[in-house]
Amino acid sequence: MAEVTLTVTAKEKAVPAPPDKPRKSAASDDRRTRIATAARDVFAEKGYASATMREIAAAADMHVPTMYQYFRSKEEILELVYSWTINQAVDLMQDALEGTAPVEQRIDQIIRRLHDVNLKLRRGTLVMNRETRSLSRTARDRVLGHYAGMVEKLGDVIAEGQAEGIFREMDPQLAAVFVDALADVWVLRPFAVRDKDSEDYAAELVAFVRNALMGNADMTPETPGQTVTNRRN
Amino acid sequence: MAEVTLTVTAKEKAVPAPPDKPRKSAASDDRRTRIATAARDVFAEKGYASATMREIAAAADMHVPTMYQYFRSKEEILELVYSWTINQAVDLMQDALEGTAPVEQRIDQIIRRLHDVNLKLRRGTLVMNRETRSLSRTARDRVLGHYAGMVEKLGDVIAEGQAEGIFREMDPQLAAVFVDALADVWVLRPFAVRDKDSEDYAAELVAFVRNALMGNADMTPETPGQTVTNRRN
Amino acid sequence: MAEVTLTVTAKEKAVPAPPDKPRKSAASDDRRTRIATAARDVFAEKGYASATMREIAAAADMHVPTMYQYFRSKEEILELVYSWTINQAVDLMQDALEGTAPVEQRIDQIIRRLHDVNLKLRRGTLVMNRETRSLSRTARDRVLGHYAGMVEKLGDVIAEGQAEGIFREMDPQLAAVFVDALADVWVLRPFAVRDKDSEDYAAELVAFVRNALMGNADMTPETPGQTVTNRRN
Amino acid sequence: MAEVTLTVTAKEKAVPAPPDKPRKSAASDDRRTRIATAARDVFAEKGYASATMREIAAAADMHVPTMYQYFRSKEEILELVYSWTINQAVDLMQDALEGTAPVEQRIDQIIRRLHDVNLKLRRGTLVMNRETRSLSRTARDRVLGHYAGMVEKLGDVIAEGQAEGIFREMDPQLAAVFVDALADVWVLRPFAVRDKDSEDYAAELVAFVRNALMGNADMTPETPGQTVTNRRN
DNA sequence: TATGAATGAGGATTCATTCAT
DNA sequence: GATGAATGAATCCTCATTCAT
Repeated sequence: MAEVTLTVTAKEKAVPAPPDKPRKSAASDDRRTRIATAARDVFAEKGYASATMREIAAAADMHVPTMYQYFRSKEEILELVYSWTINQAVDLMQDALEGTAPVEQRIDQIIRRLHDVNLKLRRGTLVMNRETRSLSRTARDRVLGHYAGMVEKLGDVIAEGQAEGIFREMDPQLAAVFVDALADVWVLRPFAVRDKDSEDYAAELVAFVRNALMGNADMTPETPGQTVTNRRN
Repeated sequence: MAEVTLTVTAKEKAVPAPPDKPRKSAASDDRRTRIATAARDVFAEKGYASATMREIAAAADMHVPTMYQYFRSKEEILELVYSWTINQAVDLMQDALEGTAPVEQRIDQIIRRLHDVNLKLRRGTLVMNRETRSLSRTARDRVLGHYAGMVEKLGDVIAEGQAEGIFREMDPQLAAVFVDALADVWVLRPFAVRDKDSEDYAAELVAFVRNALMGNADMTPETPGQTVTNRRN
Repeated sequence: MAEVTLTVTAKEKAVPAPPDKPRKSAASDDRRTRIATAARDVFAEKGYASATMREIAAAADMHVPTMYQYFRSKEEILELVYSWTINQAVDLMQDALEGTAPVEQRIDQIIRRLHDVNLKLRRGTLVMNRETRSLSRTARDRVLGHYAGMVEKLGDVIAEGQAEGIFREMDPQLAAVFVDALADVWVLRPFAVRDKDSEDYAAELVAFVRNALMGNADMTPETPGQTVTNRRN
Repeated sequence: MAEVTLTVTAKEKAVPAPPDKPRKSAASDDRRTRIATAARDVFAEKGYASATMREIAAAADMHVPTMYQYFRSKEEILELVYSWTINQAVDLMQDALEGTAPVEQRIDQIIRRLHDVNLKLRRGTLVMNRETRSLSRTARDRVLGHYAGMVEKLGDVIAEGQAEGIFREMDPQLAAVFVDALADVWVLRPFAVRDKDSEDYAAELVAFVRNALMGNADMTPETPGQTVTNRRN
């Protein structure tokens, strides 16, 4: 597992220029990365709508008009932040998702990795969870599709576990979304975990999910007075 | 359980005037409620910062200056939406949290109730999850404390279950936050549940949590190098 | 002198209704007086343009719509404040201006009275000095004419003194304006007299004016090197 | 004396940028000067509170948002007008105040200079006399202190004259304020001097003050009951 | 390419004034 | 007559975006 927890150290990937604004130079990608980073931070701090171009420019140590050479609008920057964050997340998740270890181990690794990614991309995760509405319909579809794909892969792993009889029956894709949501708790409800150690948190998270997936609880519908028969799903 | 699921039908509570802007008339509370509803909807749709007073006024079928007779600023409306939503949620959760049924049943009721509340307060929940940053520090503390109290009560129920040996050991308050976060998935990740029936979702949610809490999965830490053998049938 | 200093004790005169809005009752004049007083205070505090009708109403312990029964607009209130203040000032100055004592004594009495009036009508004087611009052209002419008449009478007294050879030659009307301006210093430059006793101030004022009017200073044009000849005017 | 009256012809000093909004270019100071001039004129015409940013911008031949690159608020413009006007006044008064000529001559020069300055800074003087209330407490203290310093110097000259036995005894600082107030009559009571020639006015002013300061009028207090006999020939 | 300035639209908020009860 | 509410215009200020140097 060690290699799992540790691999989240890759250098931040550069942000490639969009196809219609052809990449001029390596420095260009560099600039885009600087802007994306700065924007992500400012968005996380003040929200997309309240962030001003001047603030972003200041955070990126650039001039506003200069920024406009790398994108066409503020919204495009938000898209940039989304796609860049998602790409990083997907990349970082990749080997954990595609491992060949037994499903039980893989699930643990995936969960831990999800947490690690959230640690690393904290502000990106924050922005992505909050600003979906600020994206245009088309950008939203385009950009979130990529993310959904990742969650889907997680669902596939769960389905695999179910096929092997390790996990109980339930909609595996919903289970995947649940897992993802739980991993985000660290970022989205910071007040609830403020006094927690990240490692402990990861362990609790893993245990919670593992039990939820394996299952063995008596699920008799609990209408009062009703006879409880041992229905297992 | 039936009576639990059904009770979430009380009329929306009126929004009382703040103490310093004394309630002038019964119509006054009415107006405040109209504003809170309208604002909640607009905030859910476009986000707090992007929502304009004109839009809120239009949604409330009022004139903008008229609205200013009922609060002092846009931010105060947001606070209103928060406190109003939270109060409703807490009220609706109350009997489920304070029931005397066996813990196992109570947990199920609570979860279903959480889902019901989220169905009913969908847009309020959305806004509350996204706009925490838009609240002033003091308003945030004041308003979220109330909510935290509710989650804490859930944690107490879980702790009770642990004491009874029904639930496995884990930080009960963290577990409560997890449960809350899972219930919010319906609202916060609508794309992931779009084609799901609300009832089915509730059932899946209950099962997921119940298993997670009861637990009996083999949690042998898979320390690197350790041979993983203990795979459950 | 005693009777001079003491007579400024008349009850505040009621403000009569304008001819076109016929006086309904004695209570009506009472209301107008209350409004004028309140408005004068608020105007003195925040300036005419920044004062709001609500503030004035609050100061008058009235409701805004009620106020509109006694005048037609905010500007009309300002006119009210002007005419009311001026009327009071003129009334209070009257006997001092029309006395039959020797000019030298009368001037002293007038100056002291000017100061007394300013003490009594402090806020009115303030407003009148600052808000001339806020009055409509016609109101300004109408209202300030009355005041100019008072200053003119003072000029006449000075002229009388000049005719008697007591005062030196100079434009007596300008002298009157000078005297008036000096009396206002107490109100208009409060920072400059803050640590002064009102009585001392009056004495300094009287001495200053008396010397200025009597005159005996060598007024030889003081071009350097020019021989100074004793020209007396 | 000639050189005194004539020197008030220096080009208007540029308005330097405040230290926290660093001066960007030479054009920048130019802009600030344009704004200060325009604002001073509009304020003189309609009063600070009634003047709108649009009007100021129009008078400065600028766009409103452009103006906001040079200051942060309307109030800051008012401060600008104050400090700029005061600085100009102080500069223009300086040599007259610090001359080495005999006190008697210097006083005349100072008075004439005060009048010249008021001619030149007419609108600034107007605004400064009327809008003290519109300044924030701190700005008021900061800005008016400078002005008070100037008046104080005038008081020192008067005190010097008293020490030399040329001027009669009185509070020299109060005398200075009186002189300042008299010089402002030209600006503050224009209706009273409308048909006067500026030169004649200056002459009258000088004579008035000189006599007031030199004095030798019999100041026997005319306590009631005392027989007034000592009438000057 | 760096940088100050321009532009025009729009946002929150506040008023004087008038209704309606 | 007292009182809360309505109205619509205006105000200050800020922005994203684009010029021009």
